[in-house]
Amino acid sequence: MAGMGGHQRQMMEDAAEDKFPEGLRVLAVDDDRVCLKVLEALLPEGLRELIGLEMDLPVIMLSVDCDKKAVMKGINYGACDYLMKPVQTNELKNIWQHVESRRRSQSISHMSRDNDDGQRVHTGTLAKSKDSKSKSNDEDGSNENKESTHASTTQKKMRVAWTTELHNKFLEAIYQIGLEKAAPNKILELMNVDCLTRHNIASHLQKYRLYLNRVKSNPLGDARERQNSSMGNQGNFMHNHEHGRWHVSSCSNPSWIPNYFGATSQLGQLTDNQSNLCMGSLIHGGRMSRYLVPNTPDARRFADPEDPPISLYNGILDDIMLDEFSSYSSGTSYVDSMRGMFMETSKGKTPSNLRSHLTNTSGGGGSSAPTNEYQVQPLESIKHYHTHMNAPSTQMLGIVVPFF
DNA sequence: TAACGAATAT
DNA sequence: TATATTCGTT
Repeated sequence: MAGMGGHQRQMMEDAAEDKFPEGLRVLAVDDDRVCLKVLEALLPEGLRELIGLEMDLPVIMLSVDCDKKAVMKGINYGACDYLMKPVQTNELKNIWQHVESRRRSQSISHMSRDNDDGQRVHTGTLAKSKDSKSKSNDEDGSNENKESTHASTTQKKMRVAWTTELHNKFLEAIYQIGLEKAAPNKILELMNVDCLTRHNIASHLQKYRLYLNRVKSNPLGDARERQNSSMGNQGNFMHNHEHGRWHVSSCSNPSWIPNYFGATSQLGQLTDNQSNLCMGSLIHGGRMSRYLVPNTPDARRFADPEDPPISLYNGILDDIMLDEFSSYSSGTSYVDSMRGMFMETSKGKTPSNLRSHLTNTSGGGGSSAPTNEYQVQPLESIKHYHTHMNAPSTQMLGIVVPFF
């Protein structure tokens, strides 16, 4: 860089500007086909070569609805921009920025040698600005070095999902150490699970102790309330039986026991062993939520009728996760499989308490469960696609257009 | 200095 | 609500 003459550098920059990067594409979503036509006409000609529906694209929504709520909803569902109709040509001039920022963030996350390839999701400008707000001190980029090696712009902190498996390990560790002496570091050591930190465990331990205290002060508890409550899942921490088996206070069915998330699990699973972790990511409220989940052959699990799907995920299929599902808007493999499982469980294979939980959720006020099947339908010669996005208004039409 | 754990933030 | 982060204490 330093050795490069100013003139030379200028030429290179010019060249780079002239030649727009290849392969940039934008997916625009609109609920009005006519508008899509107009939009399409506005876009440069000769670039109508169509590609398949790729969810791994920046999504721009268009609507006449300029209500702030509608805009926020669109953004929350994963759109990176929301244009008011009628769309001005000069507004279109700026949409390349979404592609570019996305591309940049992707290259950054490739640099960070994280093992979660294929779990990318759009980072809306909204989420970004919100983040910069919260990290106001870093704004000047003073800590850039430190952050950039570890997924700065797009990657958010990862949350550990305390699945039944993990929790059981946690309990086993405590049981070995003894409740009194159990401290995060020791537990961590005994659990022997990669990616878990002392802080993760400290946090969980705190919660667990709070739970124990609650149980202590209310020894009888109210199992029914715990199981059915829409607040729901509080208070179902498993108990440690005298003989080293883990049991649960409110157990009605011999083969299914509720865990502390209010879901269910199989007794057989309690003896489990492996806990390699892998990461998953789900969209919630327009933001990426990232979770660590046990890395076990899950697809097989929910495909097999003899082996109900819940056991692996019961820590995940609670309120929050259901919300995640309902705001699904990406097609990454992990999300796909999770959604697949969700569909599967919705069909009634679900143990009763989770099923009632599901119906409760869909009937409830704020969040809605997915209702229709996901479908991708090509329309006419111009490839329009129906994409179920559980979206603000109704079905959305989309066009995928290579962007110049 | 590191771990803990309660309080607080996200 | 669940989990992360902060912060005073040990």
